Amino acid sequence: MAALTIAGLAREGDVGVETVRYYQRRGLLDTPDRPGGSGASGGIRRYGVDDVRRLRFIRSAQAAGFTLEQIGELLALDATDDRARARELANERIAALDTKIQELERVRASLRHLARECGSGSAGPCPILQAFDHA
Amino acid sequence: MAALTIAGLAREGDVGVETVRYYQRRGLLDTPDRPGGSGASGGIRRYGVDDVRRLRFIRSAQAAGFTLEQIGELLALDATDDRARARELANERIAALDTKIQELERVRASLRHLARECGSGSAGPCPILQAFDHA
DNA sequence: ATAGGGTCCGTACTATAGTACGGAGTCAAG
DNA sequence: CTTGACTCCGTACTATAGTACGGACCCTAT
Repeated sequence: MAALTIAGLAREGDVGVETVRYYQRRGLLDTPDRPGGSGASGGIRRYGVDDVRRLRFIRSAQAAGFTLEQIGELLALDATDDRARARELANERIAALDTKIQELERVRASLRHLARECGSGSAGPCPILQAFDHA
Repeated sequence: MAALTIAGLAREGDVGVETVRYYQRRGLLDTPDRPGGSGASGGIRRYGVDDVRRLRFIRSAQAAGFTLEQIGELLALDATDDRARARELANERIAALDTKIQELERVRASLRHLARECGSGSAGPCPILQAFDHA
């Protein structure tokens, strides 16, 4: 299997190297030991499929609207069997998503209306300020 | 008509006084003159329906995913007749909203799946890390 | 006429999520 | 056995959107 460097891991997760390091600092990704066994400052850290999975999870959860703090909790939860808390977090987020999706749809409808109003038709300013008035 | 104080305006827009002041600093809301005609530091600024409309517009546009900078552009545009630019901004945002809504729906489906998996059924940890794997 | 609540203003601080930098160390290829 | 790309690490800086603070001022009700 892979044994990626940090740049490889970053590539797999479609983030920058500095972002990986940031997630490590936040405790969201772990920081594997540097090889070199005994001495002071060893070689280069290597990452595997688990790290890629974790990183991709972080990105997806972020897209779902979880904050990095909540994602930390989710990751911690994954190691335990606190199903109740996991469900709770999921359901909270689902409710928030329901609301958010509806809001975005309303707003999209308003923008479509605005774009039509501002269409190649008549002259003068389009009623931008009124765009959301009945939304 | 109203003639609100800053606190009244803030209430109408469902934001804090400090947020109104912040929008003024950013140039999104204007700062009416203090009455008191001639002298140094006059009385208290008053706000009307136009200010309320503007403030509500800002909040709605924010919900639509516009940044305050873009909202500034929209407000400036409202005074001009650059329909093309207005439509352009609206269409950009509609496209972004299409994408975003789809993403949120995908992610919501994954969370629903997760919540079901973590349901009162079996024991042990729920597969949180795999929640978004096929999403 | 005075007490207290709201306003005005500048400045500073916060949260969230990164992004950049510089110097030292490491490693593979020529 | 050196060059050049990449890693490691701490620290500092950025962007976005607020939020808080403190002193001076204003206004209204008692």
